[in-house]
Amino acid sequence: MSDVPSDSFPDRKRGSGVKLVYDLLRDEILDLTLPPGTPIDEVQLAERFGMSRTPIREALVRLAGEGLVETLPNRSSMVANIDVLNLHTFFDALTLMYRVTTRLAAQHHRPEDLVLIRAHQRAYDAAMRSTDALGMIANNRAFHAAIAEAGRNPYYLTFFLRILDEGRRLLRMYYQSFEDRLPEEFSKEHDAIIAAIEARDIELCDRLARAHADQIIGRIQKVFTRDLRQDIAL
Amino acid sequence: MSDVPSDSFPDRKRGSGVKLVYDLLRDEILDLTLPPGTPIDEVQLAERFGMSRTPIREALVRLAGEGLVETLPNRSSMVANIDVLNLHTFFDALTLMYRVTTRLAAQHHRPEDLVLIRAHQRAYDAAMRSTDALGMIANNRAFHAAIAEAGRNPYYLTFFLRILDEGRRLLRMYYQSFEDRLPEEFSKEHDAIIAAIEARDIELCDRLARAHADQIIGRIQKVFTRDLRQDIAL
DNA sequence: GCCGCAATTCTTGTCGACAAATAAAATACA
DNA sequence: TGTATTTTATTTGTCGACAAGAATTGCGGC
Repeated sequence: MSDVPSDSFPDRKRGSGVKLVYDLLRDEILDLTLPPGTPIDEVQLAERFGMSRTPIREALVRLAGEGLVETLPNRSSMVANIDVLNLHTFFDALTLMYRVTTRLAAQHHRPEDLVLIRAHQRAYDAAMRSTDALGMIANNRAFHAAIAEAGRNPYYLTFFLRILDEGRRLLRMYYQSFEDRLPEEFSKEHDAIIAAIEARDIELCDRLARAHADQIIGRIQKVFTRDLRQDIAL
Repeated sequence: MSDVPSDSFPDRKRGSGVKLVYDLLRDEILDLTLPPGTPIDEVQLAERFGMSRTPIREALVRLAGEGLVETLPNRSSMVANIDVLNLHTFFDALTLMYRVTTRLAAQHHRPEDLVLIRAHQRAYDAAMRSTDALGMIANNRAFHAAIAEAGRNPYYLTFFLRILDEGRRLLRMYYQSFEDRLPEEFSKEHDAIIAAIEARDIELCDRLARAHADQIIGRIQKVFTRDLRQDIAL
């Protein structure tokens, strides 16, 4: 409340308010700036963004539609919780989508797709070298999203993006637990996947995607079981 | 405009307006009562439901989030079109979800799940015998949704429901083209799937689900290619 | 008669305000 | 002192109104 909120977002164009709030809130949720369970007050947001409650509300409705915000009738909404007990169902879906999108990319990719995919992988690698966890997460998502785009199935793409975003929160937790120091395996696996896509080797893509998923899932699970054991031990 | 719209929806409880509009609009879109491309006027809907534009707007935002309504900035929204050119990607996703959910149902189902699944299949069969196309579509959806629920993966369930709803519009077209006279194969295939789930035979479930998908897809494709040929011929 | 520009109408995006529903606080009572 | 009840306060759901932008109509020029 110390700064002047209305000056932070000067005269925006008509129709841009919702997108502004939506994008920012979404990022803050996925980066854990707003941890799960954080209550969301509409008036507070309205003051912060210097606009009426109406566009805020619309942004919240959209976020609720994506499952990032949970809303109880007549009561304050809050940032959606991460269902730790059902994590295995998430991992199952993640693995399947890794495999399917990578297979399809091997089948349907065009040369310009590979340029994009490689660019994201380079950015990922650079972020890794400078231990920039947020950059790694963003570029990892962009990398796999680009692969899914190359597969040219909008249904898989939409679903995969949703899974990846949900995973962004888990990855953030994972990286936090390692204090942003990270293994290099992921980057090498990315390179192998790119090569397999370029070679149009569908079966190899499948195996690599599955291994990549196993790699990530195994590490994340270790974090959560460790946390769980600590909770029980005390 | 002949009846009295404000009397059709008498004093509803606070918070029920959005759901009312959302459910009804959704049904009308999926049943093709509102064909793809139909423009949606907010004031008109507000008058029809006897409420302000605010809840209408929220319902539209949610429908847009599900891809059932397309909205252009500062311009009237409209019922989403069906992308006939990318139908094969839809069929691909549908087949995969049929297989995955049926496999998972074989693994994780409990006795009470089968009761529900059987009930929906009986209702489907009854609707078929009385050539009630809308009833068939609704119960077909409920049947497969119940299988997905028995698989106990909320991510697959959400995605599958979305695919099934998108398919509801295609099925409606299909049934319309056959003037609501329908083949009995679907019902028999449903019975076989139930038996395989109960026997917990994962591989059989996979084969049956794939065959079921092929069956439906083949028939729908025939309708669309036939329409296409007519368009070209004239 | 046709095309380009201006005025108007029409629809959406945003606003401020009010009322219902719930949560919190204060009070009364055993 | 603890509990039930009333009162207050906070927060959401809905409303009517206004303004910006787009579509349409009307007008004038060629």
